[in-house]
Amino acid sequence: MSDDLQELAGRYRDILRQAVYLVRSMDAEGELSIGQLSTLNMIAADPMRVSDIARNAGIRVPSATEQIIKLEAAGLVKRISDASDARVVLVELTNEGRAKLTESNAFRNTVMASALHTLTPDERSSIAAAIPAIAKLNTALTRQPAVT
Amino acid sequence: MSDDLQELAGRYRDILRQAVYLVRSMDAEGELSIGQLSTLNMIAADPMRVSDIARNAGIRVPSATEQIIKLEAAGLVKRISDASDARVVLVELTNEGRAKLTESNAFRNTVMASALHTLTPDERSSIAAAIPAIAKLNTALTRQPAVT
DNA sequence: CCTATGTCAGCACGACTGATATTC
DNA sequence: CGAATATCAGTCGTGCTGACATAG
Repeated sequence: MSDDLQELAGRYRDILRQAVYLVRSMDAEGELSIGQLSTLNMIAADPMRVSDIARNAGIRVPSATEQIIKLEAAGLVKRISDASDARVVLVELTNEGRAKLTESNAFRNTVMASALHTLTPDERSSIAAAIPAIAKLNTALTRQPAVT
Repeated sequence: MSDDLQELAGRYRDILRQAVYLVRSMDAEGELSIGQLSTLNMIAADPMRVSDIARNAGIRVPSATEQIIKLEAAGLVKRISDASDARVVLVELTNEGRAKLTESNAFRNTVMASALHTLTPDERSSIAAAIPAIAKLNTALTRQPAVT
């Protein structure tokens, strides 16, 4: 692997590490955590199985179950059974969950938008242009077998 | 315009959320965690105060103390006192810590580089071009007072 | 009988707040 | 004395593995 790639890898890892910490700092009092919001976003269109939620979120099934139980206790989701397979549990948004999801997304987007506002148009363009590549990179990394 | 910003904010948040999860998946058996590696990277050049490490990492002082104690127990850092202010504790790398840091950075850079290798040159360029803007954005977000 | 799905129990890690020296 | 620095104690959130019940 070329030195250029290693060098780019290092610089990218740097900003990624920073970003991880600030995502945490966006977890505010009384708001949904990033993980909860992510789960709600996933089931916004259609109800989803617990195992699919877990795989999609990159976590194990028991961890997903735990999150879902909490969201259910908060009245944001409902667990329903799948008519065609009694083992399966489907998770769907309640009306309250949908409202909270909309509000929470709007809140976080506003925080992010105001930060983006401090950049120059060129800087914003460069981020917009990189998003597809970063998404592809994320996929490549996710598929990589977790180290030995 | 404002709608554009919100829209970009949403798309950027999407990939950021994904990235958060995959950073976790890069935490491998027997390797340094992302937080530990981050701390070691910070003090690579010069010893640093506990409070500076905390601020730099975006965590509270007691959390930093805890990490440092673990790193010291692992023989990777040493706590020394500041001659000019007896309240201050400076943290510096041991030889073992420096070796581990080098190895761990190389390992993670290689994983990242091999993922970057799956992208097209144009895609890699777009990421490289966005890094400074993302770094600036990170700073802007970090400075933002944590929500009301 | 074996596999798939989800849940429960118990644990680890890493952040937090609040309280407490010690030093400036 | 009040402020700054670091640590300790206790708690919480969120991930994990292993064991289990139920259904296919």
